[in-house]
Amino acid sequence: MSWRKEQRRAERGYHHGNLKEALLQAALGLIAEKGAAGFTFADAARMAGVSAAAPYRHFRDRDELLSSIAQRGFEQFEARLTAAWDDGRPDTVTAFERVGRAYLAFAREEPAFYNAMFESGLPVDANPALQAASERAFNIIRAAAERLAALAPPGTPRPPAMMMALHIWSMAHGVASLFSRGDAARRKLPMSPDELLEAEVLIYLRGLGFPTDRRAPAKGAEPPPVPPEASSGSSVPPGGTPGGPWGKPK
Amino acid sequence: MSWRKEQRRAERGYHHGNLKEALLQAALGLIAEKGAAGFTFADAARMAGVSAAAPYRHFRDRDELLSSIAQRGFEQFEARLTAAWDDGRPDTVTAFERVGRAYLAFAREEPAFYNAMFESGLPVDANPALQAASERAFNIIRAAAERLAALAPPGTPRPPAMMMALHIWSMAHGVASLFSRGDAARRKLPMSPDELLEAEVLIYLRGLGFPTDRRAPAKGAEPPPVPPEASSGSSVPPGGTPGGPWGKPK
DNA sequence: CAGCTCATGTGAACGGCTTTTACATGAGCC
DNA sequence: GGCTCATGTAAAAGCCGTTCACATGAGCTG
Repeated sequence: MSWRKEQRRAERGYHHGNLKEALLQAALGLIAEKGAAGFTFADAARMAGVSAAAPYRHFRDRDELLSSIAQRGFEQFEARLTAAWDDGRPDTVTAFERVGRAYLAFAREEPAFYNAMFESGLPVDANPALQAASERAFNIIRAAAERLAALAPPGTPRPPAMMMALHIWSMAHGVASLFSRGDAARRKLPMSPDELLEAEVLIYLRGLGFPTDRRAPAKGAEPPPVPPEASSGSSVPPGGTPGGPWGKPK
Repeated sequence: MSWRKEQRRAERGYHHGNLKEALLQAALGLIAEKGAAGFTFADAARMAGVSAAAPYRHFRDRDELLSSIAQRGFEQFEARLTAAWDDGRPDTVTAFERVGRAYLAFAREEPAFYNAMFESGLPVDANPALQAASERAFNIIRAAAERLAALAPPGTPRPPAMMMALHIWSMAHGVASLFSRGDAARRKLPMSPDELLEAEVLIYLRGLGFPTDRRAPAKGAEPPPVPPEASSGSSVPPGGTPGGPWGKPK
C-alpha cells in the first residue's frame, strides 16, 4: 500500500508512514531505560528520525503518549492475567497463585508498561478509557476471587469476594513495587519476590479457612475438591502442612 | 543572631538567612500540590523570593533537594511508626495494627513526603544515607514482627519474623499505593483503606495461627470490630469469629 | 572601627524541552 | 495531471536546569 518507502529505509521520505507506532515503540524503550519521568518527547521523535514537532500530529501532548502506553500496558496486563488464570485450571488455588506470579512477572518483564501504568503519576481516573482498561485488568483478579470465595469450606463464613480481590491486589502490588523492580529489588531478601508473594497469599488464604495444600484434580470440574481429610474440625490444624506455606529459608 | 532581616521581611535583604529551610518547605508544598514530577527547582526558588541560581548554594542539584526531603520523610515515618508501635502496648496484636494504620495515615497526611520517598523515582540505594533511613523505618516493622513471631502458639511452627515483616510491609504499601492516595483513592471501595488493611492483616495473622481476637482495650479506646464472644479454643475455629475479621460490608 | 574574607545571592547565558504556528511535501483520489 | 489533506518541517516563544563571573554583606581580625 503505502509502506514501500518505509520498508526501504526507516527514516527516508518526507512522510514516515508509521510514525505513531514508531513513537510508541521508541517511548517504550526510553521509559524502560530511564523511567517515565526521564522520558522525553523530543527524544522519541529523534529516535524515530523525525522533527520535534512531528509527534504532535499523533498525540495531543506528551501526556497523551504516556496514556496510550499505559492503556496498552493495561491491555497486555489483562491478557497475561487472563492467561494465567486460565479459568481456574487445574484447580482454583493453583490458578490463583499463577495469577500472582503473572503479576510479578509483568512488573519484572515489562518495566516500561508497569512504570507508565503505576509510577508515572498519570491521573488514571481522569482518563475514562484508561480507567476502564485498569478496571478490566482488576476484574480478572476479582473474578478469580469470586471463584475462590465460592470454595469456602462449609461452616466457614464466606468472605466477600471483592474484599479478597482487593487484598490480593494490594499484596501483589506491594511486593511488586517494593521488591520486584528497580533499585529496591536489590534489597537483600530471605526469599525471592515470587516466593514471598506466594507465601503471603497462602497464609492469607489459610487465614480465611481455605485448604492450601495443593492437590491435583486431574480433570474434575472445580467444585468437589474440598479435601477428603477435612474432617478433623479445624481447617488450620496446628502443625498441619509442616513448616508452613513458606519453604525453609535457605 | 543573624535573622533580624529575615524576621522583618522574608524576602528583604540580599541574604535570605534561612534559605535552605525555606526551599525545603517550599518544595514540600509544591510536591504535595503537583507531585514530585511536577515540582520545579525554579518554582521553589521563586517561592522563597530568591533567584533561580540561589538554590545551588545549598543543593548540588534538584535531585539532592528531593533526596533531602525523602530523607526527612523517612525520619518522620520512622518516628510515627515508633510511636504507633509503642513497644507493643497494650498488646502485641493491637499495637501491630496501630502500626498499619500509622503507615496509611502517613501516606494520607504527608503526601509530599510519601511521594518523595516512594514515588519520585529516586534511586534510593544510590544514596547510603537515604537507604539507611529507609532501613531504620523498616526495622520498626521488623521489630514488631519479631515480637509477634515470638507469640506463636505452641504447636504452631514459628514463622520467620523477617518474612512476616516483609509481608506486612507489602500489604501496607500496596494498600497505601493503590487506595489511600491521590486519584486511585477515589476508586469506590466496599470499605475504607484502613479497614481494608486491618482485615487483611488480621486474616494473615490468622493464617499463621495467631489468635486475633483483640483482648480488652483498657477503656473503649479501640472500637473493637470483633464482638467479644470468640473464645472457643482453636485459633481458627470453623465458624469461629462469625463474620470473620472483616466487618459487614455496609 | 577599618578592612578582609567567604558564604550566600544575582544576572546573564547555554542548551534542552514542550508546544504553537506558518509553511512544505507528497500520497491518494478524481 | 491536478487537488487536497494528512503528515512532516523550521522557527520561535517560554520554561527549566545548570554554570559562571560578579555583587553583597555578616562576622572575624586587628
